[in-house]
Amino acid sequence: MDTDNLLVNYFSQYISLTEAEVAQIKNADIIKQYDKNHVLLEEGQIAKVCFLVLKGCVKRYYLDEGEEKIVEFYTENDPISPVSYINKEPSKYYLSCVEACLISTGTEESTQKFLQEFPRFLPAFMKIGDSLSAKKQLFLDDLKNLNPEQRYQQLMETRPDLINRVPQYMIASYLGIQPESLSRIRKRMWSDDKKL
Amino acid sequence: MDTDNLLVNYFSQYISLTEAEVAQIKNADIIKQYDKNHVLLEEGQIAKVCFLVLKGCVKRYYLDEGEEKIVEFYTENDPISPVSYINKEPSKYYLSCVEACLISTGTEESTQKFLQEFPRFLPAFMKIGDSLSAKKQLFLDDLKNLNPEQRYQQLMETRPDLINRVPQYMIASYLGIQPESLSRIRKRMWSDDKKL
DNA sequence: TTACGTTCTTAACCCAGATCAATGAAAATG
DNA sequence: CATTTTCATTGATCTGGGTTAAGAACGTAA
Repeated sequence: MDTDNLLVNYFSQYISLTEAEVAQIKNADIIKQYDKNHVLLEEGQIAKVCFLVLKGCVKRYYLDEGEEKIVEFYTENDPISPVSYINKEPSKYYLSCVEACLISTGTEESTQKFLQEFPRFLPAFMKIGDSLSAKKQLFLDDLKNLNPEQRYQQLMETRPDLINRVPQYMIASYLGIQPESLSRIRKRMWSDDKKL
Repeated sequence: MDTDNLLVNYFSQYISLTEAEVAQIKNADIIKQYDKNHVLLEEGQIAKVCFLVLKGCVKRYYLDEGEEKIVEFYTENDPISPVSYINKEPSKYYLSCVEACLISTGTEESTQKFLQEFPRFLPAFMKIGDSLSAKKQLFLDDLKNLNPEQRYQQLMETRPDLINRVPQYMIASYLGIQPESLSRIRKRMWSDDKKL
């Protein structure tokens, strides 16, 4: 498969590139394409780079007796700055692609260099985790007071996109419940809607 | 009671102090005493100071339909840096004393002034917040996968002190369950222990 | 001592979610 | 296109926690 062309095609959606720029992107080695199910980071590894999801969806999870417990989803323009990368310590989590992804990998220096060459991508890079993490904190703080149905409702309100692009059993894992339960919750909510 | 030594003890955990520094800290007069149930910060208020618990126990909570939902407990040598204080925005939480407390309060100016006088304390200040939030993150990440009994067991392992100094119904609130349920859980665990 | 407030326990009932098993539907694969 | 794998649904059964209500244990003040 010609990944170079995919990359160029991706950029062409947003920006018209000169021949020189195309060559530059091909050489930059900052944006990479990964297949579905590609593992970006394994438990125990020390992350050597941080990530920015340009297209696709990445899940963060850990294994509990062989079972995958999903902790977070990252989609378009979400930065991923693993604790392992920040602290240079073995990761407690896996990172893997839920879909085929275009991901910018880098260190602080390489990212800065890239933005100097392509300032048009600055807005995407600017979306830093600040406001995001504050919101997430509140979500986590009262997560323990919500039952599974309420958690699902909250997810539908805050990230409706996820429900249509991620397999249901992964949503269930993210909510901390069994797939069968989520199926029943959806059925219940659907029939409750009809009554009103 | 010699309250001055408490603050000196706190710093001694992270850094060794000279005689001059000890004297200066004792003169600073930034330790206050609060009665049990004293409210340090109310929902809607903008926190004007941050706190350091030298002695006693403080709870952070919010009200959900009049019900107190405890989010965190702070005890000896725990720093409290409210989001409200950092962002200068109305607080989403209350802070109040579970016991009579000795608390050191600080502002940006006083902290900055302190750090100007003792620049070598800066690394210690930064380290404190870091390690704390990293540990809490892991706890929150898989909270949703633990049932109430497992949460209580985890609390007994990680903060056994809390169980002996905080009323049980507050522990229940912190775990996100009803007091009656916690009572049953304890009974169940006790009789399970006996069987072994 | 009694009376009172607070905290903890116990009982009875109900229901949402877990678990196990079977089936259906959809998607990947050759 | 057919076959295999993956994913979603449904049913039956069981259990732990919610809810309501009542009482017990404890400390404290009058």
